[in-house]
Amino acid sequence: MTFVFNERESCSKCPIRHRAVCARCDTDELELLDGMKSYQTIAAGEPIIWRGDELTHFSSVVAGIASLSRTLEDGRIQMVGLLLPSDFIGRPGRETVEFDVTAVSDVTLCRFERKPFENLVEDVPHISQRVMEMALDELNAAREWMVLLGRKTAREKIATFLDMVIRRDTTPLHGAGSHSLPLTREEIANFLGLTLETVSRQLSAMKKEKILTFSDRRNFTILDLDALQEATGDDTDNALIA
Amino acid sequence: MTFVFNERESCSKCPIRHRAVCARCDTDELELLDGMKSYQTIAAGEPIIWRGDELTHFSSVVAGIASLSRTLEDGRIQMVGLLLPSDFIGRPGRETVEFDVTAVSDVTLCRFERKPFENLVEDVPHISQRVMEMALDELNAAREWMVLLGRKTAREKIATFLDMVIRRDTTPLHGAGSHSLPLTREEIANFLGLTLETVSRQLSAMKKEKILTFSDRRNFTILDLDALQEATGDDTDNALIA
DNA sequence: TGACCCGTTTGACCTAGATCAAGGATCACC
DNA sequence: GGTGATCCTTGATCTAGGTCAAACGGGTCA
Repeated sequence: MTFVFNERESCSKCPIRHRAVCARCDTDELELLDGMKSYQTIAAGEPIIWRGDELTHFSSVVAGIASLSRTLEDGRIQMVGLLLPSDFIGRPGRETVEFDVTAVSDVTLCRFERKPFENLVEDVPHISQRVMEMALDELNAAREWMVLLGRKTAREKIATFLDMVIRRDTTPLHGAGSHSLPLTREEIANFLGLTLETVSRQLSAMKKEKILTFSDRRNFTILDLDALQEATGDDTDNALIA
Repeated sequence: MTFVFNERESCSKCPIRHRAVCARCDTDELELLDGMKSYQTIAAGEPIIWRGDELTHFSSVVAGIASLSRTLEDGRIQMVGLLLPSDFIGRPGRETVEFDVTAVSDVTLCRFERKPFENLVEDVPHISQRVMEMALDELNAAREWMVLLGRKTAREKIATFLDMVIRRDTTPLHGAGSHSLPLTREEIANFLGLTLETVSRQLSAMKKEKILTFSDRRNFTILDLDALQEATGDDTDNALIA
């Protein structure tokens, strides 16, 4: 892929062209977006926006991974979503942000200024239709996660998380069922509503049970996919986060 | 209010006209919906749709309360949302339902057949824009709830729940801070990711602390709103489920 | 009026996962 | 190739909330 994140690059060649907020747009509509966009890069670990900040731009994640999270008054953190390439940041119609957005890895955003983009939402049905679709998908994912947070055991949470990681992992270079965790143990804990110790212990237990192996902290291979899916606690038909 | 739920009644007089999926529609567009709608009533406790069922109709809750929930293989239940008047059921673009929908009280639905309504979503921007808005609002609410489920203590969960109930309770007859719980202890437990015993104990504790009193199982009055909000665990600015 | 049923409360006990604490491993940078 | 810094693992202990069990209204129905 030779796309460079430069305003002169055409949207039509963008890697997320067919999945992002612009997915339904035809050539003319795409040209409008093309003229509005700008790119921004954020280094791993850096904040992108804080809860309560004024939303100056809407953006799509083009590359990298970001997290959405909330911190309670005493410092407890709950992650409420992972933003992968093509995911959208910002709620048309609101001026501030409701959750902290942080770059988990180096992140590249494709940004649009708020007012002009809100005008597009009003004027270009393909945009509002796409935002609608994406919001409804996210809503389903959020509700699946509510079930996990409210009712699953630590082991079920970990199994569900790993199952989600391997379902989403489309990187084809990983041969033969090898995958890479996008998060540290602490981040996984904040995503699953656990402590990092519990995450570590559950992973060790699954290692001992030969459900998976780690080649290093981040990279693992599933040895027994059936056992993993059995351990998720989900009702037979496991239609998980798409 | 003398609106009777009969197909001959005009949408323009509907009690949820300005909040539901039709909120942005102008007179002409409303007429389209008017010709498509039908009403359905479900008795308290009855299922409305099960997870996996084919979605034959989209609907709006016109009166009553319904719940969205999921059951794990061994029977654990997690509620993932409450559907109040004007809330929408169904995901345009999908053929099956992802969660169980159950009538908590007697419920009246305003229904539209799937295909015709999906055509409207394509052709009438005011519809997709409104569904987008509603989905984004729900998404925020779901994420707030994820924080509660993942990180709050039993006491904080109960306080947050009560705070939500009194914020949403617009019934004006309840004079002087008196409110009514829409759910049984068990339903509250399934909503908060707790057991019914813990819900009962926490309510008793707050009663003992003079934060609230119950006139009967369902009806309570908040005596110390500051203490209640203090107990939610939320960061100062508590922008909760709208 | 009494028997029953449902939702609820309260008590006694137990356990999954948190907390506290002490090392290991791996990486980056000099 | 040594020295922090970061991330991770593992052990010992503690506790919030779950589980099990009994009993308490308050409603309904005969």
